Amino acid sequence: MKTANISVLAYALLGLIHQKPSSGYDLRKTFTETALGSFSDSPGAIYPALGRLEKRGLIASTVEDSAGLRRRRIYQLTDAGDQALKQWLSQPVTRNEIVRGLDELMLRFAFMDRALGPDAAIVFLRDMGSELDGYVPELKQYLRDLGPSMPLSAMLALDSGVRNYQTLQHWAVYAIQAFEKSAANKNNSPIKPARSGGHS
Amino acid sequence: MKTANISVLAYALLGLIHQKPSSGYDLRKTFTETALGSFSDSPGAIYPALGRLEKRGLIASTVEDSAGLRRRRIYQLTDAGDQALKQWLSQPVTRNEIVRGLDELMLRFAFMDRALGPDAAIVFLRDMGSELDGYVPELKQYLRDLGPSMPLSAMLALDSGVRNYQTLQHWAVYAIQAFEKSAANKNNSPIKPARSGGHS
DNA sequence: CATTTCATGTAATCGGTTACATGATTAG
DNA sequence: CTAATCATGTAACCGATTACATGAAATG
Repeated sequence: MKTANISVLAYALLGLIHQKPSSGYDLRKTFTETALGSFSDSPGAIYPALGRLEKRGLIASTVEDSAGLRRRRIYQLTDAGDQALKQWLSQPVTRNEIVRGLDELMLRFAFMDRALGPDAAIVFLRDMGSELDGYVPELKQYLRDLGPSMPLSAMLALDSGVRNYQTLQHWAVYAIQAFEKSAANKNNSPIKPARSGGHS
Repeated sequence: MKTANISVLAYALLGLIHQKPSSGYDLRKTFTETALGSFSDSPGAIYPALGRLEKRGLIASTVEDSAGLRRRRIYQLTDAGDQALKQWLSQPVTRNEIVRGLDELMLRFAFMDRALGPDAAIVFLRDMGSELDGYVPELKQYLRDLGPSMPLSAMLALDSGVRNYQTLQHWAVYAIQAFEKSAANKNNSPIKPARSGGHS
């Protein structure tokens, strides 16, 4: 079972297709129009990536000729694709990922509750939080030690990084609360069914 | 005058070499050891990049055989390289750069005061600040409008982005103050020379 | 004398960028 | 009928990743 090289762009495509089967054009538009992590909206990136994913059996396409428009090739996840996406999302939060590749981390998080459910998202947030609890003090120490010997703008650039991580730390706490509140609201949901008991 | 394609990595190399003539090995170590914007420390990235920069005449190398160690190839900027670096650093702060490529923006800033002086850094910060003053409210509006219709974790991911930009906004203000304070300290420097008058 | 550290390189591969090509459909 | 939008692709180029190769000097 080779869990071979799948690029971040490819995972982003898998995640979006998981949320809703889409054409290449739809996906491009998503990248241009939404604030989604700054991916290239260029056809030269997306269509080949979709082709590769299909060749690997992670997505499957059907040509839609129903509407009057030009034929659209709609992709959806295969079982293997769903599995690959979930495996990617299930990876633990590592220090290394926090240091480089925060973007990828947030991308994973953005897809998380839909694909794995809110519990997984909370685990992710807790892991990230405790990783940050270790990392932020180290960064601050580093800044205190080496800052004075650096050019002022270099020191400030580093300071900006530290502030970002601190912000992220606070955000993680907030996000956990948001998930807990959302879970609480679901229990006595005012709109949903009168269908007697859920479970337990 | 072709201002051709120079990669971010290549600019990082130019910036570091500007601060201090260095060997490929030195530069690698800088990337691994410092918190510098998460560049690859792999020889397969750096040595070819240095080779290309030399071929383009932006850096020049001399082999140092003085010490007992293996020969080290030390690079330093040429006039053209210095010019290219300064041109890169002088680019105005655009909205587009803020949306994608914040890393590159901070990298530029980190090299700025050494290469262009504190005044340029302050201009940069002011530009970035006013760009953010326009962007952050837009992002907040976007979040308010579309947030409720998104999956919770997607909304939170977006919220994290907004918080980062806000943090950056505050940082820019702080950084300007830091530069002003530094300039003030230079006037009546308490440690520096007793060598009668500096200038003026 | 073996291992680690210093130090520079090369080759295969692969994905992203840029730019171009094409063609159908809808709106003015 | 022309322009804009929808929609999918291809080809050239280039740089980054990974892994391998080499070799000298310091360290134990």
